[in-house]
Amino acid sequence: MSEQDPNRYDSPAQDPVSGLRETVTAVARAFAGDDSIEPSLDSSPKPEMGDYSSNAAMVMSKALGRPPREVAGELADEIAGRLGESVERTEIAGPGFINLFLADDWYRRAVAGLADPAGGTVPPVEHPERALVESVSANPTGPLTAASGRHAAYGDAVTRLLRATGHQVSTEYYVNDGGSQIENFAASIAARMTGDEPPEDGYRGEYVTDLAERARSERIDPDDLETLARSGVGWMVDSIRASLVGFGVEMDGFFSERSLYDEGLVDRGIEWLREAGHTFERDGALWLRTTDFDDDKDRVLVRSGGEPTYFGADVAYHADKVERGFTRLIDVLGADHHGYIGRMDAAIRAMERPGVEFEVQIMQMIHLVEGGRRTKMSKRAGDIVTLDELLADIGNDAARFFLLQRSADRTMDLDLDLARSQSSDNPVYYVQYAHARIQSILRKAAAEGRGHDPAARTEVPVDRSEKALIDRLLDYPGEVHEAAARRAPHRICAYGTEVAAAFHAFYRDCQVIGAEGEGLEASRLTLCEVTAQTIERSLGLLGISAPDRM
RNA sequence: GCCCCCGUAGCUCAGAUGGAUAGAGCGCCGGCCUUCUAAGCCGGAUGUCGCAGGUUCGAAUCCUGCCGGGGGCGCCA
Repeated sequence: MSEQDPNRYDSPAQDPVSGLRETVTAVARAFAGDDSIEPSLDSSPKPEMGDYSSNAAMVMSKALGRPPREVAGELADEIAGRLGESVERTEIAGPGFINLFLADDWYRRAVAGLADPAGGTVPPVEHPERALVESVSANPTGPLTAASGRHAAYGDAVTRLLRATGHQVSTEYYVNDGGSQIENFAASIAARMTGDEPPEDGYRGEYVTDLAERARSERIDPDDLETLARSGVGWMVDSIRASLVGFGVEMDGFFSERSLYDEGLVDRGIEWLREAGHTFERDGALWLRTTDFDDDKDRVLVRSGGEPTYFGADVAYHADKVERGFTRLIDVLGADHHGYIGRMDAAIRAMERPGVEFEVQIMQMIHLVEGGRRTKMSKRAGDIVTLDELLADIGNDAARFFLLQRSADRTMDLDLDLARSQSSDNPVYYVQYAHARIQSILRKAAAEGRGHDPAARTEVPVDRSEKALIDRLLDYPGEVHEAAARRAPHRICAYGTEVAAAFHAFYRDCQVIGAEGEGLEASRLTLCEVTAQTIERSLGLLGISAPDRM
């Protein structure tokens, strides 16, 4: 791997796109005499616009008082000079974009770099955080619904993204096993045991009858609501945990609301706030002055009867998260909880623990559509599609992809007919198919004993489709960082689709096995390998498998 | 009334931190399998980016107002 051997590539010290970006930025800053400017460097939208483009001239032309195209010309010369043989030529286009046309050699080297063990990996963020992602946290009074599935898939994918970018992340499910809903839940089970109708606002799903059956077989007294509540919640949590495991979502912990009381954590959490001087008493209740921290009105922590509110307990829970050393608390909540953000944010700030960041990711609603009609989803009425049913219906991979492909902050229609179809209609198979196709090529190559040294050189020009594919692969680290920073796994769905599309086009245009030209077959086999690797990693971030055969 | 999300192709949606001729999938029309997987590829049609102003070299993107859809405003959880 040395420069003495002209038939081999050295592994680049760093990601080649970063190298380009640094050069462009350095040249632009020196030219403008301003270290604060951030010129862009993106792969060009169209081949005739070059391989990479920068707006460097446009962002400084105003300050320089010169026309952008004129500035661009001078910048382009300087950049081309610095990049040497990597750049073939430059062009000034449109309002003043600098378009870089890179040399084939740059592309071949980039592929060799991707094949390097350290190639194509995501560099860690500069300041890693200890984060706790709390998600799902659905009430343990019924099975997880398809909507919970969206939360689960999202929380899990965000966790994977954060870990991929170097953060230290734990995941947790908050179990609301206290409060009036649990009494209601127990009463509903009791009613089914004795053959009565559940209370007016009780739980009526069929699973309640099953729970009653089980309670009966365990000889629980229908009048013993306390035991019924504990047992019922326990069974539900077991079933919820099983559903999540089945979906490939691993929770590091299930945190019981009740345990907060049992271990005196509620008092302790509230004590923090009292000490900080942000509480007051009124009408016999203890309040948190959340209006000091931008909330609409003050909130009750402890009811006049002495019992903490849900909010009070949740404050204690979050105090405990801080206590455990997490510096970034990420709560994934449903849209119906958005009104809750203000007070929780206020509470965190009232704790006065510097360095602790709190954020809420709101998930909008999901509607299941079948035969062009929306299905109803009500947990109390038992008129729901459960996560288990959804998974049995469309499979884990399709469920993950469909639940994640839309931005979290918008309501979503999930077309069951489409998700169910094992055909080209289904976008998840489009991506997986690309991976399977590549594996098939690699299998064939291996069977024919065709070795391929990633460092082998070829002088054959890089095909246009090859170039487009390599461009997409080089985007990977940036895409992952972007998706992680913005808590936007749906971007990875889109990215995976782009890589697959670029591969399919490459497959059409470029013969791999038996490609004519010294070193070309080896080079393309390497490209296939790194493409498969990128697809597998991308799907992995979403919790989706990358099958070798389809 | 106040707060949050959304309004982009027939449908479902990408395009946040301003950039070149606004994209993808589905659906529709027409092509491509004696070469590595046709779950693929290629071509075609469809848009006042909700409306109206503003900011500027440049706005789907930022600001203001309005219209429309969804959600939320408990000593419930």
